Amino acid sequence: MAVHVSELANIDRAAENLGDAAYRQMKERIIRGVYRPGHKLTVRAVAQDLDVSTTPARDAINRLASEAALVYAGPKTVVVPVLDAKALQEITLIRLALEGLAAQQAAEHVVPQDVEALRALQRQINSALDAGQYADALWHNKEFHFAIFRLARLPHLVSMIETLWLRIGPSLHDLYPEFAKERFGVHNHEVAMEALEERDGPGVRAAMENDIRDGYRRLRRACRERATRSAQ
Amino acid sequence: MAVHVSELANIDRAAENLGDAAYRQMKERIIRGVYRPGHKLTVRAVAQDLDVSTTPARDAINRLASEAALVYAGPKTVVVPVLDAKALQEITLIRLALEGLAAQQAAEHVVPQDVEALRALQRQINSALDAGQYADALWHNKEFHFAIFRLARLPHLVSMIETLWLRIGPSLHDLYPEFAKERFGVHNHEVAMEALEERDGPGVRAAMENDIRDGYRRLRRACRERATRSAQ
DNA sequence: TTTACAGTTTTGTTGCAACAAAATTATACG
DNA sequence: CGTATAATTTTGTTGCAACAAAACTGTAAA
Repeated sequence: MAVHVSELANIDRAAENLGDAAYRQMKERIIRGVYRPGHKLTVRAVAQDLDVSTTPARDAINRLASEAALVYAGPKTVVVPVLDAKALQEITLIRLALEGLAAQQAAEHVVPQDVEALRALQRQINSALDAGQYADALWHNKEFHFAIFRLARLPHLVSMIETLWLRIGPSLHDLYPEFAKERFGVHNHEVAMEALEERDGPGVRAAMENDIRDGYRRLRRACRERATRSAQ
Repeated sequence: MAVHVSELANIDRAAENLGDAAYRQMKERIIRGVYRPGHKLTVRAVAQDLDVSTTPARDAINRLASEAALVYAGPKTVVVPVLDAKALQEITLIRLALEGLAAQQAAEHVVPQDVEALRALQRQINSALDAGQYADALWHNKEFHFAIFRLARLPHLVSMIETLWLRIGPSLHDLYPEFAKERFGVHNHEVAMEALEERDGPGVRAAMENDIRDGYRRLRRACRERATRSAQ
């Protein structure tokens, strides 16, 4: 078994076992929006999908469930979570606290070439948006945010933030047409990069908090529209 | 399998399986300081301790490791973590962000009888300190803090804070003689309760942040003394 | 059409054995 | 005595079968 808290270096990482591999693959699928909210996951189905036996599949599902990346809809049914307004609000509050902290700390360690790497990521986001490839845009957006978080050099913090993204990931993808239409985040990202260049911690924090709040407002609106539509 | 994110209500919680029971027992043992930092945990030993087969024992260990309540010292060796100065500092930063948020939000929902319950917990802490029962004092101290956190009505947040306490728990107990000598936290707790009575969110946050910082300074000092002692 | 119920299928859990790899101990050598 | 090496034990992993419980499906009654 390898390192369980991702981003946590310094421990001698051994060869990954099947359970870890299954976990990693499932995590990527969830964050990429392969599974829609409400989708039911069974041990045997996952085992077949990933071509492993039930034990590693069960390991992966259990681990994702314990991180609330999957939730129990019944005693024997794990599903991809469907975020309601209350959960979305709570996760946003936690994101503001943790990602704000990471953003601010990032300014303590940033060097010019980090900002250059961020600009490259931003170009990838823009290209994807131009091409209408919204799933790619969301992926690059995630990369952009985590590139900043990693600058904070706080591995525990980064892995905790990751679990939060895992919880909203499916809903984000479920709504992404509405989401990407408005060229999300571009301005906030520009501000964040400028603040990083000036090593202005509070400035980076403010930009990233703005980005979270903007995303929250769009997600909440989409949630409500979805709710009223299904209520008809 | 029951609810994995503790404090997360609304899901119909089914009968707990052996893996969950093992996880819960191990968690309590860790937070109560039964296992010292550095203690090695094996699947078969845990299985024997808890009188279950290897499967639930493995489940519990894996889950605790994925929460960083246990860490890998080698590819096949999980141990109770030994906090170094850097990890202690990072966890303290995260605690300030999350527990500060929970404390502030607690003021939004508090009612007088909540404060009365807190006063009862504080009396238990004081009694334990008077009697020199430091392990009990630490336990009641934990109850006091989490009684406040739960007032925030943010279950995801509470469970994330719980994982942080799980990470420092063993080191706290390892050092508790030095820790309890100074009647930790009593004043901060009093201030927190007064602020709660006045529904003063920032006041509650400040008191709890103070408590975290005080604890951090003591833990860091004890860590350093321990380090210099072992270096001789 | 909806609801209640019985039968059927699916599903998670649990324990276990075999295996490979790591950790530990014993041994021999410098 | 310390260190490198080999032998031995311990350990995590993996797959699987049996079991109980839940989920599902079809059926019949209101």
